[in-house]
Amino acid sequence: MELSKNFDHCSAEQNWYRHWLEKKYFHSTPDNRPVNERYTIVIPPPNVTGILHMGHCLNNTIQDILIRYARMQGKNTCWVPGTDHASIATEAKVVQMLREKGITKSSLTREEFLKYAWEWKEKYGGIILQQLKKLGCSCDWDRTAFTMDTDYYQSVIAVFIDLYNKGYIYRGKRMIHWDVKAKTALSDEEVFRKETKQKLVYIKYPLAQKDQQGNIKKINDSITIATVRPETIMADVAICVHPKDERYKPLQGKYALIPLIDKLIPIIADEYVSMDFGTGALKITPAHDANDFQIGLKHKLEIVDILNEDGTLNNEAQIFVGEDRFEARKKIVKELESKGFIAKIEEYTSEVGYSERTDAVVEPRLSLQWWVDMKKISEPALKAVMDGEIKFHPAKFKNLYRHWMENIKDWCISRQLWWGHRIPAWYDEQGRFVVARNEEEAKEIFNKQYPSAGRQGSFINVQLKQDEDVLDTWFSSWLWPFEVFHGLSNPGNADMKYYYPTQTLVTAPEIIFFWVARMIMAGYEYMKEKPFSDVYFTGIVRDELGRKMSKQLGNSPDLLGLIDKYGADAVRFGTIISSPAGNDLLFDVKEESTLKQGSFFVNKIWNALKLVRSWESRIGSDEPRAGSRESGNNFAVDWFENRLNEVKGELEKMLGEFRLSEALKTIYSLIWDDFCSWYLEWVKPEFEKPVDKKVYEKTIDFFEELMQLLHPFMPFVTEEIYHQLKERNESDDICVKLFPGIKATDVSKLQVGSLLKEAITAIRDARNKNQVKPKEHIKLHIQTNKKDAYERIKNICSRQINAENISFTDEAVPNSIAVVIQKDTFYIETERQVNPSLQKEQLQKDLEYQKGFLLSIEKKLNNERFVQNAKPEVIELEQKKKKDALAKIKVIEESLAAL
RNA sequence: GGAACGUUAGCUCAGUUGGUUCAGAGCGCUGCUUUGACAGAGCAGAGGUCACUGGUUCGAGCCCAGUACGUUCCA
Repeated sequence: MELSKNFDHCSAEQNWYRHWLEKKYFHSTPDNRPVNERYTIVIPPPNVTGILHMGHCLNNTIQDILIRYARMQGKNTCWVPGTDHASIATEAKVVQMLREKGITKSSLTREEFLKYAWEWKEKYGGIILQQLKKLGCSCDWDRTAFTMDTDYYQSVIAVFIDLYNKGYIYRGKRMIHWDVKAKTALSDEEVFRKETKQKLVYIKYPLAQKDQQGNIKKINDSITIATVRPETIMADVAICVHPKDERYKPLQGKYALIPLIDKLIPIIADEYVSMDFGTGALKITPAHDANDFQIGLKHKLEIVDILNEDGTLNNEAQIFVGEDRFEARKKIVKELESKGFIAKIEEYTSEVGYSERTDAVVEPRLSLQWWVDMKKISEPALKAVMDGEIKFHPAKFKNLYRHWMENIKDWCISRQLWWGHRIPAWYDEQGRFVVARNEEEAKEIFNKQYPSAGRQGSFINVQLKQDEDVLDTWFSSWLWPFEVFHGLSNPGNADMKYYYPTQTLVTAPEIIFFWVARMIMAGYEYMKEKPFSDVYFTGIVRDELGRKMSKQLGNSPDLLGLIDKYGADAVRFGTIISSPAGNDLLFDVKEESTLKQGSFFVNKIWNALKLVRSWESRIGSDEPRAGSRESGNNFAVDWFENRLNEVKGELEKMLGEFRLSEALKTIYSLIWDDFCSWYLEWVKPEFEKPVDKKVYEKTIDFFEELMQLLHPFMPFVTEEIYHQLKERNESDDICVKLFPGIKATDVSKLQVGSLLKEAITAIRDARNKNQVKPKEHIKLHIQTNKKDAYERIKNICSRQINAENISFTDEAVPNSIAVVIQKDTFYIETERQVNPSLQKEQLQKDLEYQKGFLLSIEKKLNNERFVQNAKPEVIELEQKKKKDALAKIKVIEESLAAL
């Protein structure tokens, strides 16, 4: 069949992916292969609302490379795909969808809302999994998991109950980050800080003091504080100064009056206050600032909360009730100003926390939340990473991990949402509660726990209400590595025994705490074993301006569009080639330069295929005629065979160390440079001449092996070419073809190959510099003591440099261009007159370089301390270098003399 | 304010136990080459005081200290 001019990625991608699925190549079942021949990855579950962006592309391409590589090594590979339910994001989507239908969430019951949510999930959720197929990901789709699958759900609840019963989960009023838009608590990690321009308002508080009778008397003086949150002054409970601050010493123990509401508050002293910020006097607002809350606890101050959950002011504020906090801020400044309480207003820039999800300014808020006491479960997880039981790649993330784990804070796990795992806590009217799997059980436990005098026996039907909140999504995804195999819901099942612990986790460093650390904790807590052996951290994908790609900025390219335009292979190439492990990846959206490089590469391979296939119809005799132009081909075949083996060894090492980008670069160069630019040129028959049978067959074999090496990186084009190279039997697909073993390399052949390449390049360069036209024939005379080596490569060389004759000589050839390679001299004889001064200049330059080189070596060797201290090998090497340099200098000088 | 990481060619990055004159790759750039795989190509070339300052060493891009700048994380 005639080959198309170019590789048609659209049809190849569709056909081969369908074929692989039909053959069930990606499906894994437990068998009797030993542990070291199994390779399992669980996907970092993308958000069920997610669509494919650059981060996913990078992350999943890496996983696919690892999985495909392991599969081709004959391992039983299992890549489990799935999604997480993403409470906040999904709920936001559903609320928005309902709003478009004119339905508000508050008009629905929880059950009604969840029905809509599930409908949405079934219809639109998990699009990303379909998109991963376009990328070529070889997941075991039969195992697709979801964090709200029935069993999974129950396991999450079971873990909550278990941790509660162990005393690891508690309920506590704590200062939390509150998202006033989503009306939910956020964890530290869901808050990001941005430099924000603000106004620092200096407010004068009138002073007062108690007289001996305890009556308050106003003093005709004031104390000035600086704040960026003037709307919270009504919640002030004290003013705090530094105990050593001379300015305020007389005021300690006196009182101040909150402007506008005339509330009396004490002036206290605490070292927390910095004297040089603002006025050195700090208003204390425990309900609305985390640090103030701590001071409030220390000084046993009251707590006045003036904000509603939506960020509007409540009755406690007394004034501006019902106004939004930022509206209130403006109005209050105006009023303070009009009443003369403002001393001055300054521009001020500081970091303000914003909600990762809604971008609302985060409000510090006191709230009753559920917490996990992390210190109780973190220890084995820290140890596992520090001891190397679990390896991080790159290892630098160990430091970060340790720092976090050693200073670990409790984890707020409740979220004020409906979509998710509902907290299994049940309350009575008095707010007493128990934790149980369901209402029945809750009642039973409740009756035991609170045997009340008013009731008799345990059958009294108390009215219990379940907690309205759901659990943080991470509280379900930390079970992912074992619960996708039903490790908790069906303990000890065959899959679990076979696949757990998994091998490699591939994820972004930004979720090292959210997810990686917690999975390790859950693994040890519940499976008594690590969840994975290696963690590969990818870089963060940035745009050409260095900004992190994010939905908010909208700076992630349309991946499906790119796959359509360049092909999945090119997208994978472009992504991997520019992403060394753990380093950020700058993806130039405008130029798409690495994608172009990828598609050019595909084109190059396709054209090599076209060349090789064009030889099929003109295969000649088994052996080349002795002395014919083609007889040198045996050397080309020998050389490439060794070169291939050499690179295979390098690749094995790189892939074992997760140096994927480097591995891809190596294959790229092996194919483009060694195979296409050198090997194919060396064995290429002359126009319409036959090709040796042996060379043809070997070439097909080489090509096939190259495609195998490349397949994990670029699965589609390699599968297509594998089938274009020759007829294949049913089920003979590259996707599942085992890598052939690595043979020993013959270094001497590689050395002769290098000599050949070096000679060709040098002579071409000389031709170029002396303006000898490519079509112009030359005669080459070689002065060497390595005739044998040159005999083997003579034929190839003459074709590559367009020489009509190559001969050996013992002396300089007059009127020729002299080129020195290693210790040999080439004399290029052309029909034209050579330019001796140009010649001289070239040789002189070469000579100077060599002399400089020699000098630096001699300097070392004449240095007594060097000779004393350096290792014998190093000295030996230096001596050899000296010998070589001397020989080369001699050769160059002879050539110069002959000019 | 604390911590981690980084700084090598115009751009993006390699440089793995300190030892070739070691300073590399890809892209980009500059010449030359257009009918037999490929101009999405071929051949060749130019480009860098390895952030700065000291130190250790016979020898430093690599090790140590400090400085500057940058990024990220935590307050």
